[in-house]
Amino acid sequence: MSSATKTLELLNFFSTTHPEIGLSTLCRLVDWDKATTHRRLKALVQAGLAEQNPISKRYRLGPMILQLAQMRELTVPRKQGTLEPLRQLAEATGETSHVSVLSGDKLFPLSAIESVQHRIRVIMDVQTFPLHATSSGLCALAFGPAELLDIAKKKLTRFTPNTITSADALNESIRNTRASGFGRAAGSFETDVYSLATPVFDQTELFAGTVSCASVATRFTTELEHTVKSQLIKASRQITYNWGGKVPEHIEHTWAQALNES
Amino acid sequence: MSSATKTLELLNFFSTTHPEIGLSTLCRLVDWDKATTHRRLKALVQAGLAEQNPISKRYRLGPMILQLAQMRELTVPRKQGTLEPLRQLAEATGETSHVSVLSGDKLFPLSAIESVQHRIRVIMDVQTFPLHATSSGLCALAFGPAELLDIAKKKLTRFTPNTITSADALNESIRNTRASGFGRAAGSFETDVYSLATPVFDQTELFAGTVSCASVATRFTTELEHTVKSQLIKASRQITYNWGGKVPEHIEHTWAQALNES
DNA sequence: CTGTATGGTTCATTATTTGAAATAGTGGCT
DNA sequence: AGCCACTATTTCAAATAATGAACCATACAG
Repeated sequence: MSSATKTLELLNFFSTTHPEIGLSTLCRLVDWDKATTHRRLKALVQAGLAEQNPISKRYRLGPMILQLAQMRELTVPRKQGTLEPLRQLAEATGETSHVSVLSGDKLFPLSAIESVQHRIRVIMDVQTFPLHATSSGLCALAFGPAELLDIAKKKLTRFTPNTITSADALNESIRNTRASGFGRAAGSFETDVYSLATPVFDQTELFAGTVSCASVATRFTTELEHTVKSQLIKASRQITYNWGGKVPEHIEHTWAQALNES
Repeated sequence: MSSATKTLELLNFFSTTHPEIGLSTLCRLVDWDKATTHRRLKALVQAGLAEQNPISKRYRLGPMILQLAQMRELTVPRKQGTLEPLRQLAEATGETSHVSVLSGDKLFPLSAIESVQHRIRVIMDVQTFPLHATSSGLCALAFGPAELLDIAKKKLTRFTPNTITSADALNESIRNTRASGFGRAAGSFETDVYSLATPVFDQTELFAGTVSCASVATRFTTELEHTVKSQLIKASRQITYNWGGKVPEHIEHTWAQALNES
């Protein structure tokens, strides 16, 4: 593991519960030597990815991050194109909805909308979506690059009693996802949280991310499921369009079948 | 210079003119060995700060940047509190307006609004504001931490015939800035661009950034100057308030004097 | 089929990073 | 004042990572 990679790990410790972190605290959190941690923090500060509160002497995320974010959206527009479809999805279903993007072998949350407050925000409680335990993850495994499956099988972490932890069960889930065009997770990441997801594509015509909709077990009737599915398809098409892509024919086909059956 | 610092330099090469950069091209741009560049890119990709277009094989900024940006605004709210004051400033003056934040020894652009299109955007043409050549920079030197001055004096880069390049002239400019409460640059960064800036403070009661307003020489009458000054003061107070701070008494005092004189 | 691009990997050599210890300064608390 | 916890910085031998020339594979044009 490169020294740069280790340095960048520091960024993940800053959160709403820990907006500013002092040197000693950070040392304990990452379990590095004081001198090492300080040297690495200095590197982040120099790059503007972190900064030091001049009063409290504690560290926090830096302003360069905003520059880079602006540039990312300018050069690889993603977020903007999800907002309206996501709003419509949440409105029509009344449930919490997410969009995630695939980068390398990780599924990053991009934008989310809470059913209650109807305000777009990014979920912070998960760094990336586990591929084997979420509906979005199953979509990525089913429609994304083949090498994802090997990576996912290497760490089948158990989150709940319902989490898939065997390679066979995972294969079966992926088969179902491919057959129906929907990723499905029933309490496999968080207990009592049911979710459905559909794939999203970009201008390369390849799998680029997912849109998903989550509900709780008690609300999740067959009626709601039907609504969610048809709305997910709509959102998937819209976001794919906004990202300059086109939903592949065979997926449109499986969706049409899935909706007719139910 | 640490290996992490060098790795993070790569991020600055991505821009609207170079949204995606291939390995060979990047090697030429940074003048590193191909293997070295590739390893460093891998580190960025692993952290999610960069990603690889699966088709073109070229690299671009990654989605983790958006996560971090969201977290930065959640934990260190800055941008949000500038938008409305900035809009009012641009409206009242009809000129291009900026807000910058100080982080370490650098002045980062945070938000900007064009006089013409009246849409908030972040300026990309400068990485950071040169301290000796911009009105915002002079504000930082006059009202910010003392050690900035030593750093600024070490690189008095000339941008135009009007750029301050001697330590004495810089001291004089800083004296003027302190006396009036306004940073002033007359074509010292870009020819024919006149700008004024005022300091902004945060909850630590320390200098946190600047708000500035730029015009062209031909439009820059004493009348406009008076409007800009009074509007800058207003914007300064508002943004300072939104950042949880308070404008120090002595600065309010110098502003009052400066406005009476003119 | 050869020349020249591209992206990516290998491995012995070289240079950097690491971390424990020591030192100093700071701010809060009793 | 003294004490404590914290940040910050330096030292230097040992551990570790970075380096880059050479190499492989692929794609494409003449």
